[in-house]
Amino acid sequence: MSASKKPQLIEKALIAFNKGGYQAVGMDRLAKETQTSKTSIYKHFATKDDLIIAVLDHRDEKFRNWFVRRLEELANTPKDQLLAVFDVIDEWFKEEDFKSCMFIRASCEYPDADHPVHQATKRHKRLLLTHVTGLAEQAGTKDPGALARQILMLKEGAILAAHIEGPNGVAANAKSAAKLLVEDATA
Amino acid sequence: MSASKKPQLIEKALIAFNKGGYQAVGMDRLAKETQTSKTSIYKHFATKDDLIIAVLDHRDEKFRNWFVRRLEELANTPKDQLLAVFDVIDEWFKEEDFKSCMFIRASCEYPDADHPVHQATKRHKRLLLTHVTGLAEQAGTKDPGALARQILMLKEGAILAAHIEGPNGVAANAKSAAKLLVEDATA
DNA sequence: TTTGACATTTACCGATCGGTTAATGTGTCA
DNA sequence: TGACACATTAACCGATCGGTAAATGTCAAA
Repeated sequence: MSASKKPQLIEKALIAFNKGGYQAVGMDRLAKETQTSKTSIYKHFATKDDLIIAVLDHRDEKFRNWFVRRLEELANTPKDQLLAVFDVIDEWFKEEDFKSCMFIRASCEYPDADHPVHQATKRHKRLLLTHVTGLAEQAGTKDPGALARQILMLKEGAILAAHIEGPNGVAANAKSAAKLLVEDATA
Repeated sequence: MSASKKPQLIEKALIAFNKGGYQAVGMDRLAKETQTSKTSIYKHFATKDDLIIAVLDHRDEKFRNWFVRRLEELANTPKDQLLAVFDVIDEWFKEEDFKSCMFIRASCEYPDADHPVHQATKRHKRLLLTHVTGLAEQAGTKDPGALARQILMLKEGAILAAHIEGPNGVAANAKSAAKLLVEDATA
């Protein structure tokens, strides 16, 4: 495999892990589904964990790019973007292959805080928090850090609810909660 | 193993799964940590999944009993109990072996909705929702079902945050959000 | 003391785990 | 055409997976 095919490998591995889970998908199955020999995979990644981390870092970039762009497409002001968070995740929940958040699932499969896979989740969540905190600051809210964390708690609770009970009404209900929080913080 | 030791087996298996994860802990390791031979384990449970489900159902009972009792110890009115949710989970977050919620982790390791382990999570979350909805009704809130779901979304978002970033300030921040929701719903 | 029922241990099953080694293309420059 | 570098394949490694069969221990009734 040429180096130029590495991104395609990551992309296919992402789909496989999202469908089957990190531990449940073994390297043999991964080789099959990515149409790449195990030897070629191990040319690019020293261990399975390294591949998982590459997949997560790729997912982080792709997801945040999409997420922020959709926020900006749906809302003009920072305040409205804080609420648009829940319209954007509603789109996500209704995707065919939605199976919760790949980072949440990673932190559940690798629960020890010092595990490198767990830390990839930490990075992603911190970057999201930074962005939302920025929005809360621009919106002129009382305590931007606290508000951002509250909104992200609603977002992640909504992800779990949508995964376990199905997406119907989940995002809308979280949004109406967020509306109260944002209103109070801008009063 | 006599039938009377089955509860002890479940209890020890719970500890092992909580520490190591459902897939990562194999039956051999489980036999070692529970001081029970594999054959004896399979006398009581046909498959590993059956054991996991028994562990989760046991955890469901134990957790909800503790949770509801602590709510009642900390608050007298239904309205205050809705907020005490976050004081109780704060106690939980600070336990030494806190590693997120065993049901969330189960639904992440077995993400397919029709998997029997995933359904055990569904049962638990529904029973919790029933209780909290009851509190919201007794508190005379506008839309008890919606409020209960919002509070549980905050609770589960807080669980993830406490797991990934550590417990400091998480529950308190979620509580101040819940306070606004409850106030609005009782206005 | 022998027998029968049951609990427990040991050894084992084929499959798969993450990862490696050795052989086999395949294309490039001389 | 020959030789070298490199990409790719297939076969293989010991360990472990979930689960089972056969051997061993234990104890009570006859």
